[in-house]
Amino acid sequence: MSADPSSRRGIPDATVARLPEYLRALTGFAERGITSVSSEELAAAAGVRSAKLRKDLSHLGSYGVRGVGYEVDHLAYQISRELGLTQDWPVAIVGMGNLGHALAAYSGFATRGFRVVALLDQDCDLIGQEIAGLPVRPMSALADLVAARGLAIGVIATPAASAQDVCDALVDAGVRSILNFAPCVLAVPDGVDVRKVDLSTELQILAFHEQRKALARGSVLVDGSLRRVASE
Amino acid sequence: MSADPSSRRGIPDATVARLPEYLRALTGFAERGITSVSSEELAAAAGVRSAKLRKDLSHLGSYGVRGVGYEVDHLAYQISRELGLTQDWPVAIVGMGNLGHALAAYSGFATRGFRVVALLDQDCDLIGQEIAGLPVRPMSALADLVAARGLAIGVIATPAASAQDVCDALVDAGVRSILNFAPCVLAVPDGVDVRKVDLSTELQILAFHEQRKALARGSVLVDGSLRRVASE
DNA sequence: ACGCGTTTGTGAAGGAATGCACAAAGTCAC
DNA sequence: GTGACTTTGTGCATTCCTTCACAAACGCGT
Ligand SMILES: NC(=O)c1ccc[n+]([C@@H]2O[C@H](COP(=O)([O-])OP(=O)(O)OC[C@H]3O[C@@H](n4cnc5c(N)ncnc54)[C@H](O)[C@@H]3O)[C@@H](O)[C@H]2O)c1
Ligand SMILES: NC(=O)c1ccc[n+]([C@@H]2O[C@H](COP(=O)([O-])OP(=O)(O)OC[C@H]3O[C@@H](n4cnc5c(N)ncnc54)[C@H](O)[C@@H]3O)[C@@H](O)[C@H]2O)c1
Repeated sequence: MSADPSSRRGIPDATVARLPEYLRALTGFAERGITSVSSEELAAAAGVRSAKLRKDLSHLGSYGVRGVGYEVDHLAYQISRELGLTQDWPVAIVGMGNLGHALAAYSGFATRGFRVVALLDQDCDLIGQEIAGLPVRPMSALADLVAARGLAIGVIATPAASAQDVCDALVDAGVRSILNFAPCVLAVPDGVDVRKVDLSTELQILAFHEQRKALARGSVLVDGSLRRVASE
Repeated sequence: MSADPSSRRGIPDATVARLPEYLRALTGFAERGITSVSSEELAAAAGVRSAKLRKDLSHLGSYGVRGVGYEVDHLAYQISRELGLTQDWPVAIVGMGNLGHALAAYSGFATRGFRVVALLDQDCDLIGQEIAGLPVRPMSALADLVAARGLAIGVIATPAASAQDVCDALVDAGVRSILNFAPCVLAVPDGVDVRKVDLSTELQILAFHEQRKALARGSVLVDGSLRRVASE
């Protein structure tokens, strides 16, 4: 009953999260004309250990050749297929402020299986303007986009205060995958996936380790600030 | 010899990654004038289970009161201190293209313990221009920024092709924490932390789950594209 | 045909993170 | 003070992820 590969059900989340990086590394090899790689080489390019890479790939099937390695094109195709990138996914960006502008102008979407089909905003002054070749449309266009264009993924680039409203509108329209740039948690019904990209969180994690390193190096914390301690 | 709290060494990475979210939730409560929260309430606001929250917090010490909960301000302070946010961290942004512009204009830095002290680019046409009140400076300014301004964190917003060069320059200048927006893996010496924010990766993970959901719903994969199967 | 060197795929071990359930510790009303 | 009630902090079981290490599988040279 189940399709092609074997009897693989459920690829671990941790593995799925790394597949895009493997795909990117493979694309890099392909561009340099390399047609075959070992798990060791590919792992190095993707920044992981080879054992981890091999176990990850084993979840999608057995696409390597023992004693030789992996054929670059074939493996790239298999990963693409697993990730659902053999088709284009229609994406809408909501919130055409600073970040929305940058996202709209970003060429990295198209090259990786995504197509921005609409830019949305609430602001009357923005609606109708063209950004990166697309007109800004009102939120009321959402339902139609889902029905007519197969819109599947929504990107939220509005302030945090509006993010939940925008999210609700997307879900109501039938969007089931959301990428959220606003620094807040979104409540969604079952069956809807949300992923968050959060700049401040990343910086704060860096700050934690930076402080750690400074303290290990011998600095001291005075009044909440690091002070370099005289040494050597 | 070790300072205040108890004998806590080594907070789990997974916990550190969630502390910023807890901090944000606490800030939200504080803004609404709420002075005390239970682990249940705080967990809901942060999007986790209360047991996980309590275990996370237990790693920083015992700052709750049984039968009552946590004092919002006090807990926020403790988390801030742990993350190293009681001091400001000087940040430089390298690469003043679309994304760099948006980042420079972003107010979310300052409100969370970070201060953008410099904008850098290689492009002669950009150098000298003012963006969001700061002049764009050449890469040669790096060494001085580290020495004179205590620059600790570098943000890379250049194309992937230049990212490793920029990274090397940052490391040479003494920067030990890097946030990378370019879609590539960076090689750094021991003692340097890199975190990556990658839009495409996130979208691809969403695509994976989206495809999964579509297949579960009864669609079929024809030639790499999803086809809705006639039903009810 | 056959053995040698190489590299995959995977069981098994180890470690990290999560979820459960409850004793301990506190508040508050009276 | 005392007892009822609430909520924390944590030991334990479980699940998830990573790492190790090696037998099985393959290509190639002879
Ligand atoms: N700018 C950055 O570099 C950056 C970085 C990280 C995170 N963020 C986050 O991304 C989000 C957007 O940032 P920004 O700097 O572009 O903000 P911005 O204020 O420049 O733009 C927000 C846009 O959203 C629109 N909007 C507001 N409410 C809306 C609604 N209900 N429906 C539709 N559109 C609505 C506004 O009209 C505006 O055009 C914020 O949550 C911010 O915290 C931004
Ligand atoms: N724009 C987006 O929304 C977006 C989203 C996700 C990821 N990214 C990634 O972020 C990066 C920047 O994107 P962008 O759209 O702003 O690109 P961009 O081309 O608009 O800007 C790149 C800037 O980097 C500068 N630069 C190039 N080489 C440099 C060097 N060696 N030293 C210093 N500066 C240098 C260029 O002068 C230019 O100003 C890219 O890697 C892109 O893939 C962008």
